[in-house]
Amino acid sequence: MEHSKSTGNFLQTIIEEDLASGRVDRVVTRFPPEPNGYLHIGHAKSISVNFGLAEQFGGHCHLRFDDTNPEKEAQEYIDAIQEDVRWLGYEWQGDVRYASSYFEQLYAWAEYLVEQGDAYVCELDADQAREFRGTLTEAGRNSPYRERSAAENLDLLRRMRQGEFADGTRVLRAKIDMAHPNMNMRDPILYRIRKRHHHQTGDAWPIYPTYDFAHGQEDAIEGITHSICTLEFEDHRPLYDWFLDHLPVKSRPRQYEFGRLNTSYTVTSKRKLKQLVDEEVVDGWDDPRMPTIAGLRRRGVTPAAIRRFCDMVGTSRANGVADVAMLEHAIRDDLNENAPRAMCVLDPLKVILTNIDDSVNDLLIAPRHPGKPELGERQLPFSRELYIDAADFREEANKKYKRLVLGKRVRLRSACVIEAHDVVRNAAGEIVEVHATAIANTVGSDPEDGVKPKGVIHWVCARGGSRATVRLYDRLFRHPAPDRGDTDFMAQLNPDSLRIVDCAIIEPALAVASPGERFQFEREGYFVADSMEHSADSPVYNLTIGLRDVWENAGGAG
RNA sequence: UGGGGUGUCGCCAAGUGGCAAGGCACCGGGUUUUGAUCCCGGCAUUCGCAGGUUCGAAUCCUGCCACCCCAGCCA
Repeated sequence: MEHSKSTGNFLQTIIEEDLASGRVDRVVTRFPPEPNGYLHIGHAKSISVNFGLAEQFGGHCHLRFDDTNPEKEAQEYIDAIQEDVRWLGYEWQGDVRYASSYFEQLYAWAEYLVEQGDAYVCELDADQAREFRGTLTEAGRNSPYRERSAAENLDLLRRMRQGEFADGTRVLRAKIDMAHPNMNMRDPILYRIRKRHHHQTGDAWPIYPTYDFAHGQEDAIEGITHSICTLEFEDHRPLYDWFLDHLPVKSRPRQYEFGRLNTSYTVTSKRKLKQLVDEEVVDGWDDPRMPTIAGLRRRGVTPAAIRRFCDMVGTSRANGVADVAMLEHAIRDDLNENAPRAMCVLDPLKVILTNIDDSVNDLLIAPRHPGKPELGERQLPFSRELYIDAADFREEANKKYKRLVLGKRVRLRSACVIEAHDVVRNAAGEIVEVHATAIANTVGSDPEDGVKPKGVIHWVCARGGSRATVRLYDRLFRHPAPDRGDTDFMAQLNPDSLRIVDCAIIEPALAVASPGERFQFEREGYFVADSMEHSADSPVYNLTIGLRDVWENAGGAG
């Protein structure tokens, strides 16, 4: 956004050079998810890279579902992925595309390869094929079916397509080199027989192309100029190029790889995410603790924060782990600037202002955002009884404690200064009420006697406030790398990742908010009205992220 | 042990032969009716290691080390 030219990443450099040399005259990228799961923060990076590069160079980005394996895919994911990409703020060029809409062309190319003598039908079963493939250090052996005639191969391929053969009994393979040091070049599989219903093509096909045989050609069909994927596909590039070299494609895309985005304290593997959902560790794919786009959205994270995070992390060819603190910073930064302020008392302690008459019902005015007067104001009911947070009162404390102390003063945010003079206890000896006096003429100014309050605390009027449920979320894992090698991620779960407060007290502005509205609860953090469960009758807020707190981080609680 | 990658501050990351950007985190100090925000300052004599080339190297050469990916009819 700012001065992005001076410190460009390697992809920007490549594109600039391609444009300058005339290798391409425009930029077309694509985001090609397989619709077999929900998008997560790692995908956001890929989305940001692909759509971002297109945007930056005045090009286009396609959204293409790489739906070559009906076994794991579903319409549900197609819908969710589109919603997530749009929510992130990106717009793809043209219609949504599907690999499956190119099946006919792909098949024609398969016949072409067979006719050229570059592909053959192999009848080795999966186990035999593995055995013939060799190992990382030993060459493989040629399949006994490798030297069939083009005519025989063509006949067999057509019969595969007709559905004459059972699943797994035959595959179409490219004839490349069974001794190639790159395993991907040892006569890779182009088509496999899989008699499954496909969410887009129905029962039209008994055979489906593999990723390798499909991806580059899809890119060529769409005129993709820069096909950007993650590092683990690097070994596939020679094969990607091999197909483009051997097929009469009309354009020549190139593949580039970058390092995946990993984030500390989180897992992003589909299998692990699914396990969290299946074992009901979380409430679903959109649980606010999930690193899915849907989860982040429900958590109250903004699209701008996610994009900012992706920009902050950058794009390189190194595989690293970004500190989740960077994401948190991006979230706070955006919300600090844009979220209206409001007050909510999470752990209510009643305060009675003994010098205020019970008949008083004032309405104080406070800005919705101290730095943005254009956001307007809100009204704060004020009367004899109110609530403050239990942690904001102590009978005695050292001078570092900047809240209400018996016999001392504190300012009520956006209201007057009060001085505590008494406490009321229950039978168990616990403080259930604080009695205080409001200092006259202190709304908007300091006490006339010159005794300034020690600090500022938030509060809500007992009469004007209402009760709410607030869910306090924390990171799902306590280990910085729950994913790592031998670590059992399920054993690293944070037992306190969710704490539900069901008797919080909120000011009126929070009761009337709409689902999805975000606020800063002053002195606490950023919260969002839950998109599913919040209503004026029964308000429900989710913690997005707490405010930075140097006092608490320094062990200030003591 | 085959092939492909990557190693620059605790984390991310610029840098492409001329004398180590930036962000996050962290540590000081200031402002503040949010212990927030904001502001100011600090934070790699050194670029995985060892040699070499050069007036000069994180950048070039050689060797070594560490880590990641690949043996799905997944993507």
